[in-house]
Amino acid sequence: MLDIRLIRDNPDQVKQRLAGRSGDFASLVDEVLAIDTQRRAAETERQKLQSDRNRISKEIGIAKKNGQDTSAIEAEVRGIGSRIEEIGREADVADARQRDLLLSIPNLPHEACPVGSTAEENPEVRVWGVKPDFAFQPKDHTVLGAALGMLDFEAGVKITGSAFVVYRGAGARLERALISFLLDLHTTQHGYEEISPPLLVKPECLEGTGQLPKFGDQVYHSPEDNLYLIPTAEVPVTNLHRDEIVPLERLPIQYAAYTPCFRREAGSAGLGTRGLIRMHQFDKVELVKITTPETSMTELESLTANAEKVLQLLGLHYRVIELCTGDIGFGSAKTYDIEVWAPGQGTYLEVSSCSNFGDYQARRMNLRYKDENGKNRIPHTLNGSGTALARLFVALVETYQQADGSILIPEALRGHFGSAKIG
RNA sequence: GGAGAGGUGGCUGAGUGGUUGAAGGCACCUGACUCGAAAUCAGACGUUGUCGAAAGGCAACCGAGGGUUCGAAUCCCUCCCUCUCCGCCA
Repeated sequence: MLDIRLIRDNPDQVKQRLAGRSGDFASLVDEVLAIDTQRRAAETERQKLQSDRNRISKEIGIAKKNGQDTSAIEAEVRGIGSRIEEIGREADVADARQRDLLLSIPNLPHEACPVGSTAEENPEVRVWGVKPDFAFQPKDHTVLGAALGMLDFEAGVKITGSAFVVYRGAGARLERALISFLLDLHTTQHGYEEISPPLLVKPECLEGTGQLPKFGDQVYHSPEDNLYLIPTAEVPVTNLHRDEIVPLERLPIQYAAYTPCFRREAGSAGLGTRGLIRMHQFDKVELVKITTPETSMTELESLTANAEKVLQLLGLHYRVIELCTGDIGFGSAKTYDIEVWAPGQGTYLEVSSCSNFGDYQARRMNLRYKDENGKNRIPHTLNGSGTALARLFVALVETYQQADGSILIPEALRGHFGSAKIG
């Protein structure tokens, strides 16, 4: 959430930077300003009355000790009490309303974020490798997966529903190999601590990272326990430090976590995504960083490089694009997407989205750190997929398919997979 | 799920309805002593909000939320969590 002081002091600048996003937030900013004025007036009055009451109550205590009659003065304080209750209710309502409004205003795009309105205006930052040549017509992963007994979409539908899949045999093994390959890479080469978090979280966690209150319809919810299935490991992992004051020496914090991710994808059903591209449940290794404000932008570069390393080691052609102001996520200040080439699809697939959230999430989850002067400050949070597994699976089998229908396992993965070939 | 005990500041640990944001201890910080360190002594040492140009003032916070009262860490109610024992279970 944005700092109310920033909005109060520079409302026009805030509006101008929000204007780059899709959607109109100027009126929300005005509403917050109005409620803030109202809230502070009520708060000031309440505090003054409370101060009066405290003072007089103390006098009563002293008078009673001296055996004096205090009934008149008590009646007076009773009057103050009811006014405190009245004005206090007003202040509390305004406070809650202000928080609601702040929670529904997205983050300001960073100055470095390219201006644009749609995904078409996302600039390409760099390209790695080239599209592989095939002496034959490359097949789609669903065809390959069925032929080699790796993917069973019918079984997924049977036991759960559409957009769920069963990996089996070499497919299940390949998925498992990829998970350990990614975790080993990030923990031993890139300095991340491995985390295996709960997959169910409290609503406060989703509010902290920004999924609630605005995107509640995208998350699976268990009402009996008021717990949510995580849409990404970002949620439990970033919230590890919710409500904490982290000592400066601990920064930067770097976590890598493998988890399944659960997404309702409400509103996108039947969008014509085939195979593994868009599922309600998919595996992902997520990278999370908590850094000082001064270093977050360079940390975003290294986090993105860590995710790219995965594709480089697997020999998969990819490109990196930068999201423009109209396309970045709700809480993000700056985002790179990494898109891997999938020959069977004939398109690039987003396998990673690396974002710097600035202090937006940290302020929501009341996460702070002590700076060198002992002052509490708000750190920056970052995260990126390193990488999403289902689409990586797609790119891998489609890129390494052979004329005879078999799939070559890239050198770097063979140790984890246990053989050089499927089929 | 049942029974009991308990949730107080970075940690530990007192707390009687009344000048308690909260004793004491530890840790950390500053200063004195010292060539330096240790020990010792002195001081400082929570968070958020609000008013203020600032200095600083004020308010709230003792697991969470309600209630009683002129006044609640302290009394009452509801909920959450932790620990011990029992039950169940991978």
